[in-house]
Amino acid sequence: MARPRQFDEQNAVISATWLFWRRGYHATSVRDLGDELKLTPSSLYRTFTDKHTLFLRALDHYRATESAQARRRLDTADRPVRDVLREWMLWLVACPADGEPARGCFVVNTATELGTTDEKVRQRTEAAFEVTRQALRSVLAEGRDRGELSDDLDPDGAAELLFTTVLGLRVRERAGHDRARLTTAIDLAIRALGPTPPHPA
Amino acid sequence: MARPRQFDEQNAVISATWLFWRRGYHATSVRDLGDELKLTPSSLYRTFTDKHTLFLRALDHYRATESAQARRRLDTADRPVRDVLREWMLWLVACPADGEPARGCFVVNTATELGTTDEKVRQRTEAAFEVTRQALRSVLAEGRDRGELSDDLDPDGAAELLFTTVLGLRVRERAGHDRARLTTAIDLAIRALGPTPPHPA
DNA sequence: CTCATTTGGGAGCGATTGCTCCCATATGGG
DNA sequence: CCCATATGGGAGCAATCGCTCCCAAATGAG
Repeated sequence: MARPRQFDEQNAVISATWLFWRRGYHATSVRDLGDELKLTPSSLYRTFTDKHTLFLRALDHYRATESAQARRRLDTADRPVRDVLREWMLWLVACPADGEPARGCFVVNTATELGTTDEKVRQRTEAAFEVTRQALRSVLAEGRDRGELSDDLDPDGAAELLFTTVLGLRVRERAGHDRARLTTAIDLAIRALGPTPPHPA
Repeated sequence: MARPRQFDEQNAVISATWLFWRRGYHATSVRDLGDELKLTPSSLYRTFTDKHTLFLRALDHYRATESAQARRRLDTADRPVRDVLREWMLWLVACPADGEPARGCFVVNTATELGTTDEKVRQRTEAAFEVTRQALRSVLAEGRDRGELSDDLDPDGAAELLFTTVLGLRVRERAGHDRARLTTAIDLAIRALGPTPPHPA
């Protein structure tokens, strides 16, 4: 019925996510996007309406893939919650493959750059934060129910501390901080959950 | 010998700091700066060379005032280190006066926006981070020497966790997170330093 | 085949970017 | 007083910004 597309929309969103993630919103021009996505302005605007709309698409794509990853890595089915949390945090901090530049967390970067200005962005970053916090809460609650964490532990409060620590870790990862130091912080954050309660006979 | 200036250079730097702090580097144009600082382009460029140079001046000004504040607030002369740390963190999170927009930490915002791109900026943000981390280390060491913290506590490691938490707190403050939640995180971070050791007779 | 329809390519729009230049204005030294 | 010197004001530069428009190319329906 009409001329077929020569590009894959999903791949374009992925490439856009990469660019916005690394450089941020304002430092990325539509010409940069056009070069990276191999799209002419006409195709770009017909498909994605706007630079801003494309950015929201990229942010949504990031959230979708990221939270899918997190769901898998925070699965507590067959491992102690301490190990699950520790390895998840280590993974967050180890994101960049060798040689690649540190990118931190797209949501965190976006929240600091646009969160105070752009309402639609703010809603998305806030929703993403809430998902992470909620995931932490349920992991901690599971740990308490299993007897791996003390009954005295307040899952909501502990989730608040872990969540704050995670945001700090992602800033530090983007800042290129030494991985050993970040690991130290992670281990102490886990230890802050308190000692493993004695097994009730 | 020549026509006197009609503006105060230091005030101009202060205003520039405010603008860059709130909006970031790329989202702030030299015309925005000119309006805010009450400077014509000619005066602005003759005095500050560059948008980029002015930004570095603003960043240095922020670091100077911020670290002076921190030195005072982290003074452990007449208060328990736990109280010092707690109130300092609460202050970091309470920065914005009523009605003012959340700004977070200029250094953190800058590190995420420009830290991976701009080498001069990276050096400054990294130096600022190192100052804070060092300050935390010495406060913790002081606490251990005084017997307020356990001898088992590793000041370097604990400083790593507290520093990470602080970065997370500043992101969350900019993101407009509820102050009660941040307070919860702070209290648990302090508690993670372990119990106060029994007083040796 | 023709033709309606949607694509890719690219020139180029008005606006804004960071920045420069020119000139009237304001001072103190001679 | 006059002039060297530095300022404030503002027009305007080239480059880039986000974006639009036009047209040839590529398809399926008739």
